[in-house]
Amino acid sequence: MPTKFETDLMRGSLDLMVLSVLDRETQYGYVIQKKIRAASGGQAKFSAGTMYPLLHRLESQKLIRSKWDASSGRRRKWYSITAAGKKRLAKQATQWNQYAQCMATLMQKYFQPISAPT
Amino acid sequence: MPTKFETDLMRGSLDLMVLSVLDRETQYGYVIQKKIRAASGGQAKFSAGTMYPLLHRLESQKLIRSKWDASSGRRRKWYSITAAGKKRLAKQATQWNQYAQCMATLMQKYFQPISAPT
DNA sequence: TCTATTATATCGTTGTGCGATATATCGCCC
DNA sequence: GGGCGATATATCGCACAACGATATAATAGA
Repeated sequence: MPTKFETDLMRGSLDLMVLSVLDRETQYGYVIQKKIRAASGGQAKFSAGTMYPLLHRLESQKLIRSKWDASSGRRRKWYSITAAGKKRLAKQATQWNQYAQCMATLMQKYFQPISAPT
Repeated sequence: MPTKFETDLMRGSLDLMVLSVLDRETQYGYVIQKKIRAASGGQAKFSAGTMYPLLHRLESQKLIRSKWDASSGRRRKWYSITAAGKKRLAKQATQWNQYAQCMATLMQKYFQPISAPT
């Protein structure tokens, strides 16, 4: 049974996670949260009190935009990535890769090669 | 020319970086900082105002221990990892690997396989 | 002598993730 | 119809860590 990640492990990467999800599809908060959780096998759980302020923050930075819509049934706030968001995502993803390489060097004793996503 | 990592990218992994360095050798703050910086090709730069409080924190958690010593020339505060620190490192390293796998899944479009450290 | 580097420490600010709490809707079962 | 759990968004205050600024001091070299 997966335990939750150490509290601060993901700190600073949440933006990147959310942008990555929205780069694939327009989505709303609740599902974004579930997708990230699923991608981690249940370990990357963060609360609504983290998710919604984060979305508001990204929107105020014009990296994503939102639109209320109820045509799918329930009234939900749909977020999509902006051009600026895509640019930021590409930049942050590059940095993340370099950062991961740095971690692999430092933790070489414990490092397990990361398999390419399927 | 490498730019600095986005401010918060490393947040939550600094403990892990420091423990990894100390798992290899007893060292003092200034050198630990330089080693981490070197491992990242100059991108993981964090200030003394981050490093020293972090070391104090790890010590108060008994994950590392310190000893002032001047036999190498200058008076320096040497840190070494404790048994508890090694245990914590192993645990956090495992989590980091899983977390990196999660990031690779989410960012698959941008993911660059991480080569094993040399 | 002056300056840059080495070396450690602390302070106040800022940001952010979190738990708690609130509100409302929906589907389901009894 | 009533109760309940899941869905869905929002906000508040707390805690904590990373940062820049600042301080101190020893050493090396020009």
